[in-house]
Amino acid sequence: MKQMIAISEDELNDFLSQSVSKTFKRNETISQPNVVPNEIFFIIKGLIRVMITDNEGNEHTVHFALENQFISDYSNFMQKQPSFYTLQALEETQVVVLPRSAIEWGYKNLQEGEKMGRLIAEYYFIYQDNRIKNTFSRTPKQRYDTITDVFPNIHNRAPQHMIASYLGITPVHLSRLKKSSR
Amino acid sequence: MKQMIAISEDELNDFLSQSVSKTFKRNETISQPNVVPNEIFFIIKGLIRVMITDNEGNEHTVHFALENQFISDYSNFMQKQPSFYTLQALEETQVVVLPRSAIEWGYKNLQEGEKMGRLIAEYYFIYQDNRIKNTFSRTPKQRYDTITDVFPNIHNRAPQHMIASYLGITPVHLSRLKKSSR
DNA sequence: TGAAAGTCTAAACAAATGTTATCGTACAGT
DNA sequence: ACTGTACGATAACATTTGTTTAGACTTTCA
Repeated sequence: MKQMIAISEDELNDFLSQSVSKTFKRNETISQPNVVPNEIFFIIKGLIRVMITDNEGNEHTVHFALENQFISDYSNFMQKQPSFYTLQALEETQVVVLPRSAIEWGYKNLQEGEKMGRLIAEYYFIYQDNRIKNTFSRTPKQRYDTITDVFPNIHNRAPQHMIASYLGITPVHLSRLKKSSR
Repeated sequence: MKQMIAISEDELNDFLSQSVSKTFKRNETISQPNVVPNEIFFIIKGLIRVMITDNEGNEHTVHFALENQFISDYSNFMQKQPSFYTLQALEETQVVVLPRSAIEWGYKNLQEGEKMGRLIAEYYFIYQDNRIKNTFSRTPKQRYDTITDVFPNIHNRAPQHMIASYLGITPVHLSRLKKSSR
């Protein structure tokens, strides 16, 4: 937060006193679909994946979130609509839980609260924009080759079938791509 | 703006006095790649497409923007980086041009300027999030069938090959999909 | 108003990607 | 340490999607 906005120690303490720390076990579900998300998480340590389950029951990995990142179904958090996403810890993961009440308190009461909200939304917009640029102007192979730019060390932390899902291809096909580039 | 934030007539006038109206002809280029975008456009009338040209020279349509919408390479506008995108008017299009100076003036001087910035960023984030949800959990056919939810009447306003490009498929394949659903 | 350019469909073929099944290995939980 | 489960590679085959080309039709604009 100090990197984003000018904030006094008092403000920071008031804000953080409304949050709570929480630890999830490996493979534990953090947030369920069909429920209005009322929290934003900040990852202290660990790895979270965001996925969507389609009508046929297939899981699609939409995002990985690493240390020092905010994560939530931000879209439906803002819209106060039931989530489509599942958030799942891929490792033992420690987070700071920011409830909606704290966020809204921040917008109102922090000197630069609205600015922080704007910067966070802008940050995620840029991420999403890059995602779309990549998806539509590059091949799966090219996307695979640069995934560590966005998620360093992901190959050692997430199973390959989830990476394939993130890239929008099947695990079998990813295995082929890897082979052909050797 | 009045729909987003509380703003007085004086504030609104001060803000809008820093903008200018402009009209582009059909097929005219509005914004070039490799240039830092320093404007946000608000569409009064017309239709704009946003596209990216890849290394092989292929054009990929990433977005259509309709009346009453803001449009720009918002990502690179914020980052003050040279754009990857081309903005092109598909019809004779009238816009309000908001230069960077006006936007930044708004953040600083409008009572709820930062809030407006947050809401705009959030709005686009939600749009992008839906785009990603759609892309990764639905087939091209399913995406085609619902494109008018996002871009009403687009079939009468944009050529089919641009719609195909937006969907991430070739025009030939789109033609096939249409045939098979008859 | 006529030529040129753009647009959509269609067919045949090619390439990319998905599906299913099998196997060996690694790993997690008891 | 044992055992069931998850994981990744691979092969054979199926399906989807892309490529190229051609033709008919429409739109643009000089």
